[in-house]
Amino acid sequence: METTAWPASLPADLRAHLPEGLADGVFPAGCPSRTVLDHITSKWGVLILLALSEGEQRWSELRRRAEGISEKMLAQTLKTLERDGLVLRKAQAVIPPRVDYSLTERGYELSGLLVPLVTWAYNNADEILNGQR
Amino acid sequence: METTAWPASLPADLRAHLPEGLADGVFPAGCPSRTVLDHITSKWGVLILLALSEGEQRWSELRRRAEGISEKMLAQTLKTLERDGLVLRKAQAVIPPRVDYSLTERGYELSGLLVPLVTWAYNNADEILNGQR
DNA sequence: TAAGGTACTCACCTTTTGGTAAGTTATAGG
DNA sequence: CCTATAACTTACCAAAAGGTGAGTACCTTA
Repeated sequence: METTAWPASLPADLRAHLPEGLADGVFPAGCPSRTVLDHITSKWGVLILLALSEGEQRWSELRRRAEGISEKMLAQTLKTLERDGLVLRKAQAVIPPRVDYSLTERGYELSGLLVPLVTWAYNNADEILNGQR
Repeated sequence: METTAWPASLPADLRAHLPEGLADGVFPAGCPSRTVLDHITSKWGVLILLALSEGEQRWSELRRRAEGISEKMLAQTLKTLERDGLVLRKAQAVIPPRVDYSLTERGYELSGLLVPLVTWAYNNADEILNGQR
């Protein structure tokens, strides 16, 4: 019996490799990385991170870009990402208020990995969804 | 005022780039890529895709690897991924049943993007979660 | 005086997600 | 004949995620 499921046409060394702790493709149930992964792969998390990958933006700008997000969810998502040290919040004490959001260095690092994923989803979405009877 | 939020130390050409349709970092609300993204970034989707990135596996093996998953969720997640053409299901008509799951070529492509993301989450999880007062 | 702009929070309710436990199938082994 | 096995499905319930609409603060402009 085969021990691998890779398409024969793909050389084995094209396989991306998991780190030691995930050697057999498992996250232990209580693993902190599951929490982090949940934050960044949350419904709106990806979208906000992506929007911010284009540069610093204000609250209202983010709202517009993440089309369909509610104010509640925007606030919640930004708070989580800020706590995680991925997003930087700069508030100015002016009236009306002005708050600028941007990616931290860590957030930038992450968005570099998210962009290819999202691009892939964007490019493959139609084929994936149409190929279903 | 600054038009970019990138750390000054990072040259602009290191920025990953979004495709045309996402030029301003937005998914239109009804965009099919949002659906696809929801599937693959679902709580268990990433984990299953990741487990399968190590090769063909049986139902019970997957259950063990995605620690904490319920049978219901495993079935549901696999069904979605199969419908999306990311996972291949090979059932043998024997008793007791034997079913092998593997990644399709498309699924393999995707897992190549997921692995760096998950590796990053794994490596940064402790720092992220500890840096919170 | 009144309305508008910005960045929120809050309370309430609905929808979605996920877990639990039981049932199913057909055969092989004791 | 009873039990175990693998890969499920189903019904029911709890929890979490998410939406809605209102409220708030303070100043500016009409």
